[in-house]
Amino acid sequence: MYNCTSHKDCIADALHQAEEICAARHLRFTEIRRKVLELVWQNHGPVKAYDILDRLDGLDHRIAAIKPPTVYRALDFLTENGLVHKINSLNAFVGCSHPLRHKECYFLICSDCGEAKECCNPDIIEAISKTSQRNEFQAEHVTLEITGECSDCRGSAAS
Amino acid sequence: MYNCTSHKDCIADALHQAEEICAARHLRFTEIRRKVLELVWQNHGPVKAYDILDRLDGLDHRIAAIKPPTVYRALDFLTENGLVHKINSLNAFVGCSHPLRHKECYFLICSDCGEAKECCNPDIIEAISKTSQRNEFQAEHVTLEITGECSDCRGSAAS
DNA sequence: GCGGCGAATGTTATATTATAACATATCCAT
DNA sequence: ATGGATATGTTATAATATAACATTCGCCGC
Ligand SMILES: [Zn+2]
Ligand SMILES: [Zn+2]
Ligand SMILES: [Zn+2]
Ligand SMILES: [Zn+2]
Repeated sequence: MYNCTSHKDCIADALHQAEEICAARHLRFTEIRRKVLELVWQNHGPVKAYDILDRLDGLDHRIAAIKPPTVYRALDFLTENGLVHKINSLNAFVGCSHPLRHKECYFLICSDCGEAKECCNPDIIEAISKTSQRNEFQAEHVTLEITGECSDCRGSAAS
Repeated sequence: MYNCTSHKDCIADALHQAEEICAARHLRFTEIRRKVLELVWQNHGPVKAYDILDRLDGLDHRIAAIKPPTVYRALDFLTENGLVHKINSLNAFVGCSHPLRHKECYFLICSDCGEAKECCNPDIIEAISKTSQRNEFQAEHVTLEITGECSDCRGSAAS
């Protein structure tokens, strides 16, 4: 779904934006939070918390073995501040592709290549909003995850 | 969100429909599957697998202690056959309110009373379908879960 | 009825995901 | 430098889910 020519740039961009956002909001973008965000961005698909944990362990032996709470705290921080989203249907985390202008988004998740594309679509948001109103429901959070097969994968293999 | 005057009737309806559906499809609606479905329907909100497990244990001591795989197998069966839906954002399961005419639905989940209302809305389905096409994405499964506060709960407490 | 096959369940063990609770360290303002 | 708030370390465990293999059950043809 993504054809980034240089994924290092994707990561660098994400980290740079995170720095700016945290600075602007007077949040502390600590070393661990940075590393976790970097690892969430290791590809364009959702990443599991324990995979991040494993990588952190392997990454740097100056750092004592990282434990689950450390990773989950960093993920909580990143999620609360819109830098990362949790994909509930996969129990995994993906970097927000546009943290500055993120509103209600949804995900197209390819079950073949594992990538996730974050999309914003006014029609869907509108439809959800209307239906909430019709049901006199005060929506606070929307999880919309569409799994299937992306065009790249459908093209490359008979399915 | 629901004001069922007699929830026993809700449960009886659900079980009856399940019987018919399984009969029509030549599926075996076994005692365990029936009990699990009954427990999923213990209220109009999502129920946790391990709560079902606990209830089954307490329910009937003729039956040897039920183990997790038994419950998950029954939930898998019920889910595969559209009698139950999994709410991914809660790791919980809820009975399908219309298994015979279920299509793509979504859930309004009240974080206060814990009830979940299953809705079908052509506009949302249409919008999701269109956006999938625009992204050349072959959608296979949609998770749409809207959490918030229902009108009953919003009315009864200042929030 | 009996044998056999496939589906369902039992059983044991363990994998995976996530958090509670308390100790320690770090940051930063005064 | 001191104190309070925030972040991280540490230990333990809770909560969710599945793998793998054994046994039983239901059904069908004989
Ligand atoms: Zn990239
Ligand atoms: Zn986003
Ligand atoms: Zn009811
Ligand atoms: Zn409610």
